[in-house]
Amino acid sequence: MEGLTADRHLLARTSTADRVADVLRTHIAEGTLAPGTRLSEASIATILGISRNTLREAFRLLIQERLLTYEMNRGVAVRELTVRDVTDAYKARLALEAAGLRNAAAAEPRLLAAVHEAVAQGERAAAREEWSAVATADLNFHRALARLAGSDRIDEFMRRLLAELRPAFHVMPSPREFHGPYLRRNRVIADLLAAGDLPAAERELTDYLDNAEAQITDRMREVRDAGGPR
Amino acid sequence: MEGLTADRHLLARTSTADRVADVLRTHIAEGTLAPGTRLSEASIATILGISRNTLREAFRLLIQERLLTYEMNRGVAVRELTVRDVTDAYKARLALEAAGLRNAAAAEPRLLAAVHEAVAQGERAAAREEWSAVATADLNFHRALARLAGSDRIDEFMRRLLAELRPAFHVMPSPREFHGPYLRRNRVIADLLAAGDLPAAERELTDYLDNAEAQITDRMREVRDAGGPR
DNA sequence: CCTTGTGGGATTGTTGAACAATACTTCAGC
DNA sequence: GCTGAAGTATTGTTCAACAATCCCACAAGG
Repeated sequence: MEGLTADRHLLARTSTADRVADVLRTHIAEGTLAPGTRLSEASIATILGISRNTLREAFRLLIQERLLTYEMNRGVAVRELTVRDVTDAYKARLALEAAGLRNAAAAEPRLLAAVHEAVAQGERAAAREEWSAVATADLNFHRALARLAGSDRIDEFMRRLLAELRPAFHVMPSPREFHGPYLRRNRVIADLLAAGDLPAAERELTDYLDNAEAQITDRMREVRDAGGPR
Repeated sequence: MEGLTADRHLLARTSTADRVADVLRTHIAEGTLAPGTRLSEASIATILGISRNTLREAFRLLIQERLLTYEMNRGVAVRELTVRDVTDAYKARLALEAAGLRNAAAAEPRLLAAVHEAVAQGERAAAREEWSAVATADLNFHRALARLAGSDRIDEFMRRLLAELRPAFHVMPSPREFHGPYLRRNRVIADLLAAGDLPAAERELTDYLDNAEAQITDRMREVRDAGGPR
């Protein structure tokens, strides 16, 4: 009887606003809604067949997730990530993932298993040359790292960071070349973790994140400088 | 001309929903709205002289800040912190504040100065025996620590954590006895930071947070076990 | 040519009322 | 004491309206 408490959240039905937010979130993540696009309340409400008020509730959710920007009396727009945003978010990622590593000794075995499973998942996907699955596994790995910290709040924050960064990954031309090399580095970190050499794992992670950030921000500057003054 | 960019946020007028959220946030922080209180849309909207729709927008904000809980078709209520919540939030605090310390060498002087200023502020308030100001300075100190990480996202997360924990501080009987001893420990951490001994500062911080968390959760269990089965 | 008003049209901010869907309460019947 | 059914209160969502604000184009003036 007691075990049912944990399943309570499965019952929670969703409101229309939540589902609308889901729809918009998906479109933003997939790039269907390009960064910078302004979202008119009236037209979107009509298209989705909901009222303006409900749509505004959905907007509030996405604004707080930093997926949309909002200016008073000017409505919302799909967020455009700046180089500064990416740098900022990567600092936060390092804080959370390092916290996970540092708590690894005290972490539940279930959480440690998830870390190694994510690495294996990525390697299997790479073997099948499914690069989109490799990318997913990569994110799963890092989220699993943060989850080692054993804090729902950290996990939730990490989820938001990765969702926010998703458009940044999108600017990288080929997921194969971007995620491929990091697969091996994930393996290295996971092995150091298994061996109990946490300081080395943290150094490796720090270097990993620095490199990934540099690669993304370099690419963003390229795109900006090429596409900007046209 | 360029310097004006930074002042842009000062122009941002606030919507009614934002102001309503502020009002509710203040009442929750001060304990005027006790944890567990259910907030009826109709009555509160009438009292505040706003429409239900606007109030619902304000609710959404506070729900995402974890100050209110929400259940479909049952409305919102002031969040009741559990022991588990406090433990979880303190793990997150450690992650953020430790990240700040570890970035201290690279932090802007302005941010380092803010850390030391917060300690001094607390000591001055203690000398005047203004214990509520001591408590504020204590929170400022820890927020300043997290800010050393140099990430707006970390700062924002820290702000939310402290706002969420505020009712927990409230269960401590006297702010003098609770915050007083921590004042000295803040000084120790700040001195270690100034001396450049970051590992020692981090150890001291970890111990600090562990103790504070234990003190609060013990007190919460006391209150619960005394007031629960009555 | 550039800047500065000045309109009108479009969009957002907020309200009030309405109705459907869901939860809570009460009470009868066993 | 429990079960079920009816009624009531509350929330979920929509709609239409109006005020406030922004955006754009265009005229007036230097």
